[in-house]
Amino acid sequence: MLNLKFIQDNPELVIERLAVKRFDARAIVEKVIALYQRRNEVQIVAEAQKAEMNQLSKVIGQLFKDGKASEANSAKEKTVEIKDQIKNLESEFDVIDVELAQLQVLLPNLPSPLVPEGKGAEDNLIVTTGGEIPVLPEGAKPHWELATQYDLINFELGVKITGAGFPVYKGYGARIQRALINFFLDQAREHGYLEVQPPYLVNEASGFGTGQLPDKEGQMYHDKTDNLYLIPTAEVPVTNIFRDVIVEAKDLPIKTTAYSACFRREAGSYGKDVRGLNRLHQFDKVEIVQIAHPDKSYESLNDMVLYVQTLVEKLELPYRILRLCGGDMGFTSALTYDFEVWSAAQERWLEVSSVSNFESFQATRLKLRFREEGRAKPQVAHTLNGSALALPRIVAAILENYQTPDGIRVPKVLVPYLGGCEIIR
RNA sequence: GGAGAGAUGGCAGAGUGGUCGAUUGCGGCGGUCUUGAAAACCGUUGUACCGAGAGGUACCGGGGGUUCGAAUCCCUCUCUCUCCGCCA
Repeated sequence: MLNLKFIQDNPELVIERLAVKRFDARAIVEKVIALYQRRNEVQIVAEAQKAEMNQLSKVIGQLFKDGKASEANSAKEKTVEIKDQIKNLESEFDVIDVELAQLQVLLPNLPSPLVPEGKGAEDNLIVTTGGEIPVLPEGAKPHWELATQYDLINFELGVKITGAGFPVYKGYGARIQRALINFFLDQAREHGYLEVQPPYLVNEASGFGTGQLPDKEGQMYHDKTDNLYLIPTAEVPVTNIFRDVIVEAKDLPIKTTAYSACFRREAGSYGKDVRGLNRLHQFDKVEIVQIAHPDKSYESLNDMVLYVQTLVEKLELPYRILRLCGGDMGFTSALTYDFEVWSAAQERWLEVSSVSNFESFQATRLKLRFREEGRAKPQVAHTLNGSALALPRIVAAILENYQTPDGIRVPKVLVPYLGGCEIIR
């Protein structure tokens, strides 16, 4: 979330930048400034009253000690009025404070100056393309048909056990999941990321910290009995490792990776986009997270994009990297690069990774700070994360792009992870 | 699920109504000593907000109450730990 003081000091900048995200912030910003000012006035008066009250209490205490009970009692009478005033001021302060907090979470993060103008996906900027689009054999099939033909994934079984969007992977279908997870984790570790295994359910504070709550409430599965949320991405538990933490500047950037299953309700998305592996309620993903110094966070972003690029290249999948336009960006992001791979039989691009710099937006919510050498005051850090990578669409692209009349070829880098298997028949 | 204990500064752990933002130890930082290090000794060491500054305010798990005054007393919620039961 945006810092209140920052909003107060830069109202026009906030409004102007959020317009790029197609968000009209004027009304909220004006309200925030008015409330913030009023809260400040109330605070000044209330604290002066409290100071007087504290002073009086000390005097009364001393009078009692000195045995001057009657003087003490008359002094007590004076406190009644002050107490009453403090109470009123405090309740006004609290009301304003709650209102401010509610308004504050309505404002999305400011997009970086690099973000292109635009309404939706069609306005995203293609910054890189790579790999070669394969020429498929006669009668090439989409991945959901291949998955059935080779008995790799059973969608109907998932429907029976749970519901749509919960596929059952079988045989090499299951093994390729495990192979990809291990491959991605090994790669991340080699690139300096510390591997962690986080919980898959998180509490409310964690959901708030990374920005899922309160706004994206309906996108997460919620266990009401214990008030826990199934994670939509490992970003949530991993980033929340650093909630309420002050780190040393010399330790930055902190690089963490985790594999997790991800759970998304995907309320309201239906149609051809959800076919097969294209959109699931449960899927696997390896996530990378960085905590960075504000001066270096765009270096980190660059580093992460280059890293993810090596993954799709090693898998030899045709890909492109998009810089998302204002209208297509997420609520919490300042700059986002999406990775898409070409799904040759569907003849469409599939998003397999989203790499973002959140700058101080999450860190402000998380109270994640760092301290420079010496006695410097703690400053808010920057957070970044990215998929590296999400599995289902990678699997879809592999099945489709690597299909041959004799079976599905296995990408070279995965062969050792599949016990030497080079082709799935 | 049953019973009990507890939640205090980076950590450990005192404090049971007043000068307590909080004793002390460890750790961290700075210094003395040393060729260097260790040891010893000395000093220092929470966060946020308000204020031009002096300084002020708040925070001892969260919320509420009693009181002139609460880390300390009362109520309530949450969480953690231990034992028993069940179970992977």
